[in-house]
Amino acid sequence: MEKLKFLGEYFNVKDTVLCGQLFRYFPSSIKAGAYFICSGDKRCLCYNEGDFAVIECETADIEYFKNYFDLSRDYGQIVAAANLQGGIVKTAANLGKGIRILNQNRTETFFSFIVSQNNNIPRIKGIIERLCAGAGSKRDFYGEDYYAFPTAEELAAKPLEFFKEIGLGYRAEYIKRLADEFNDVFNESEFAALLTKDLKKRLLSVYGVGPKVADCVSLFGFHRSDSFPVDTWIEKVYRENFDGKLTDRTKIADYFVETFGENSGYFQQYLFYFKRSLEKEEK
DNA sequence: CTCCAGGGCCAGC
DNA sequence: GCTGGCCATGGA
Repeated sequence: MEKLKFLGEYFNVKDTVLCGQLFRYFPSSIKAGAYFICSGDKRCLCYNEGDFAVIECETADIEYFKNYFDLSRDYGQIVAAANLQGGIVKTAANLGKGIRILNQNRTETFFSFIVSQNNNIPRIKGIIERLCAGAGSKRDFYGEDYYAFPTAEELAAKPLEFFKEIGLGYRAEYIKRLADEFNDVFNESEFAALLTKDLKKRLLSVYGVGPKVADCVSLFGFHRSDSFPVDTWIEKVYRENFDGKLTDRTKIADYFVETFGENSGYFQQYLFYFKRSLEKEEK
């Protein structure tokens, strides 16, 4: 087990885990405030301790998780830019300044955000857990079992019935078809070389992928920070805090990217997390 | 009972 | 190119 320590001012584990960008996280039953995180077939344990954020993982995965947590980026600069914006962007950024936009496994991100459409986070989490347990391979993390996110081949081997049984509903067809056609519609290294605009176009051509899912894959899988996913929460932010008259979500997304540029993805996540935590507190 | 969730597809304009 | 109806599921 390796322990990596980083300054925690711009690395809050809880906020990074709970802000809605990933679905395979598990609170540790032993260490309060600590989370196991799975990404692809890898796993780590992370928590804040004093002024630091700590990541525990296998030696072979150190570089993977350094990149996963986006550790080479200066989030102080991003938060400073958010402060200049003022208003709700400033407020949200100061609440969520410890959020890191993760560099997630791209295959997992692609499948996961198709699952996410017209769905809520607790249920998405459950579906993805059943997807991994039913189709992924069993792994070991320091004596504790977990399941890797299934490969496209493992998913393609499953019948449509399997996807319905784990609760996917009408999204079962989307997942099944993506699994079957995966190598024809998703070329990771080719996609990584595309401009964001062209990347989105390619993602949009996949059955079951619309503008919002394409933006999420582009942001969370390819770290395209000039992406601004617009879901029901962000639409609410736009209506209530930006006095917006647009109704088309694609146009709302374009508006924010024009306004925030390369900071769009970070600001979006601050706003999403802020709006959603507010709503939950009121209940 | 209805409404909602990190929406997208399809038919009909 | 835009709009409305429809799509499973489960929690509030």
